[in-house]
This record gives sequence, C-alpha cells and structure tokens, in this order.
Amino acid sequence: MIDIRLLRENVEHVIERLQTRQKDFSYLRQVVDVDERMRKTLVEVEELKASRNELSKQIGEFKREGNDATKLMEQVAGLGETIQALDASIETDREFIHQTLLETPNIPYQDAIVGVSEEDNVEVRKHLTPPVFSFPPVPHWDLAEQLDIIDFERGVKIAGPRFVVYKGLGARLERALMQFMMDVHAMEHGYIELIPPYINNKESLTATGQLPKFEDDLFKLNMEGKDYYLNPTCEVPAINYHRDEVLKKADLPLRYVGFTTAFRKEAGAAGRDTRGIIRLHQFSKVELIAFASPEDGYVIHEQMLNDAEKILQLLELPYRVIELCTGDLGAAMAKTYDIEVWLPSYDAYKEIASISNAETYQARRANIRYKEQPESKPEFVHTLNGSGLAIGRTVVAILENYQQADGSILVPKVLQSYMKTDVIK
RNA sequence: GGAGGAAUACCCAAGUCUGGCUGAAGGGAACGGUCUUGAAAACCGUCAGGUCGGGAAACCGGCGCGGGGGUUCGAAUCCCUCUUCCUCCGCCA
Repeated sequence: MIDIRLLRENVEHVIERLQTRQKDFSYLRQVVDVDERMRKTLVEVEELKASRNELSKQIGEFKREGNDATKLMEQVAGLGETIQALDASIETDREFIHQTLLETPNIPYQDAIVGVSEEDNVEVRKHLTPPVFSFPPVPHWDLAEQLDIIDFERGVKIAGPRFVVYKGLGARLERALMQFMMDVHAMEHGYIELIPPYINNKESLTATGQLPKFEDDLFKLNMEGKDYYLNPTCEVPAINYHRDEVLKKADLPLRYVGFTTAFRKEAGAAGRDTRGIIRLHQFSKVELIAFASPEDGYVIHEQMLNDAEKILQLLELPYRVIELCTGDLGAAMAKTYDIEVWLPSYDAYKEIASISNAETYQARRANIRYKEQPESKPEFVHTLNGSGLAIGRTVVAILENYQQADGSILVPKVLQSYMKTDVIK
C-alpha cells in the first residue's frame, strides 16, 4: 500500500510516477479529496467526544456525591446521535480510501527504467554462452518422455491439464535440486530455513498484494464458510511470518529461505507454454525472503540477486540478468530483476527467477515495522523476495542444456552427490 | 466431533458478580541511581506501548483491557458475535 501521507503532500507527483506503469491513476485525486473531508469530520467528532467524556465524568462525580445530575444528562443527551452519524460518515470515507489504495500498485523506485512492456526491459549482464550442440537439441518434453522421468498423461488423468508426475530419476532430480538450493542458501549464504503452510488465509494474501486484485490467479478453498488459498509463491507465507510485528533493528536484515510447492491458476495464460513443464498449476520453488531497514533495502536486493545467480553458476547453466521496466513491473514491487536461463527448445532465455524489492508497500499492508532504538518510533521495513530458484524450470534447463546425442542427460557436478549418479539415461 | 475453561500492558496477575475519583492494583523483568575495588544483594526512582487527528512547536484531543457489534450520559466490567489458546473424552498420520 502506498503512503496516504505521500498522496496528501503531492498527489500529482505520485500520479506521475505511477503513470509510468502505463495505466491511469488520476482517480487518486479523489482519494485526496475524500481524505480531506474525512479528516475534517474527524476533528469535529473528536471534539464532540471530548465534551461527552467530560460531561460523563461530571455526572459520575455528581452521583457519587449524591447530587442531582439530570441537568448534565440533558446537556449530553443529543450528542450520541450526532457522534454516531459523523462516525458512520468517517467510516465510509475511510473504507473508500482503504479499498482504493489496496488496489493501487506500488510506486516504481526512484531511478526505474521507464518502459511500456517487456520489450523495454534492460539486460544487466550475461553469464556463460549458450551451448553449441553437434546434433539437433531435443526439447525437454521429448527428453523427459523418452527417459520416462516425467509423466504428462497420467498427470492429466490424476489432476488435469498442467499437472505432471515426476518419476524415477525425474523425481530424484526435483528432490536433489530442492535439497541443493536449500543447502547453498542456508549454509553458505546464511539464510534461515522455513517450511511454511501452503494454505494461506485472506489476510495473508492481502498483505502481500495478491488480493483483492488478483484473486483469479489463485486456487481458492472454502472450508466451513471461510476462504483459504493455495499459496502462489512462498513469498506469501514467508512475508506474513512477521505480519503485525515490530522487529528489532539489531535483528535486521532478517533473511529466510523457504521451500513450498506453489499453486497458480494461470488464468490468463491459456494456450501459452502448453508443452512441457514450463507453466504448470503446481511447481516447487525455493524462495529467498528478506526484511531490511529502508537504508539497507537495495543493498540486500543486490545481494539476493547474487545469491540466486550463484545457484545457476554452480549448476553451470547459461543465464542473463535483466531489469524490468516500469511497464512490466509486478503490482507490489518497486524494483525487479529477472534471471533468465538459456533454453535450447525456446532458442531464447526464459525466466527462472524474479528478485524484487517491494520497499514499504507490503510492510504497510502487513504492518511489519522495526525500531531503530528501543524507544524510537516504529518504521516500516523493506520486504524483499526472490526465487532461488524455481525448481521446475531448473529441471527444464538441466535437461535441455545437459542433453547428449544419445538422449541421456549429464548430471551437473554439484548435483551428483545428491543424485547418486552422474547421468540420467 | 463432544464437554468445559480462559484471553487485562514485556511476563505473571488483581479488578468483572455490584458500570462512574481504574488507561488499569500488586509482583517480576528491564532501565537509571545509591552503596561496593568490581559484581551480587539491599534500597530509591522510571516504566503502557501504540495508533489516528489538530498544531510551526510546546502541547492538546480521539481510540485503546483478544477482534467486531450493541446497551448506556458513561463499559475492562452488562448483552450479542467472531477468533485464538488451554483441559478432558473420542478419532487420527
């Protein structure tokens, strides 16, 4: 959520910066008007409440001393109704402001690359060059089928389209990657491991920004009349881990590495990436999450990017890092890097990780703050999240980049001890 | 699933029956001090925090006893409702 105070101070500036997202935010002017009206009424009703409190106190004193308080009670008689009416009008205005701001995306960071679409994203760096094959490389869906390590048909039978069964060494590869990534981040990069609930409540999804606007992307459950959602990313439970808390400055940055299975409806992606396991309703992911003071936020962001890249470096996979332009930025995020891994079947780089700083946008929604000193006023933290990495797409990258002429797959060196084999055949 | 009980400030806890000098006794912890070569002990002192609004500021006011609603001039206290936790029984990986 963006800061209402920032809006009050300079709506036009906020609107201008938000417009770089290529949408219309002129409606925010109305929010400022309503806010002003609301605050005026607030002053009015608070004065009335103060006088009611004063009179009630006097009534108490009168009665205690055995005096007649009828006159005072007459004085206070009409106040209640007026107060109630004013309170109701404040509540309406407040609710309007709140709902509107809940649906307003984050302001891109100060020096954001202004652009219209992903076309305008900017490449930051590249690592390794795409492999050159002496034979026509085979896409992962064919490799996986031939090796009998991913069962597409039975996935559809059991659950439906965009579900698969990992089998044999395919299942082991998935498991090895999870273990490997968690190990690197926890033991070498110093993140604290987390395995949170995969089912999250409405408050959690609202705090991170999926609700109310993006409900269509989520798998929704209804248990005894209450709504729950399957988490679309570990970011949701991990950020909410500290919801409604005041953190100690000395504990920052707090850095976690979480494992979850992520569930996505992919509602708007019909017909896209239909072959293989690039876009499934269910996939495993190792996620990095950090809570930092605002002055450290962007330092941690770069560090998190490096930590995610490290996995691809260890796996010896070619990738590039791009910075998203304002038109391609996720709603809750102020700045995002994507890491794209080389996929021979696409003959292109494909997103495998996304590392973002939400600044105080999620912290304000989730009410996560920190104190500089024990006696100082709590301030909102920066929240950061980054894939470290999406496991399904890592499987794809390994199958396709490590394939041999005979259809077998070499196992990356760092995975061999986890896989107990150096080749999948 | 059945039957009971509980939620008060950093922690413990009184107050709730009988509404008003209670935004909250007492204890612990913490912090500051006296004493001490230093520390402990003892003693003295401080100790809701938060949030929203007004104000240049000093400061003033609203809210606030798990959440929401109601009764009342006035609610920690009465009523409704939700949530969470605990105990016992049943079931269970």
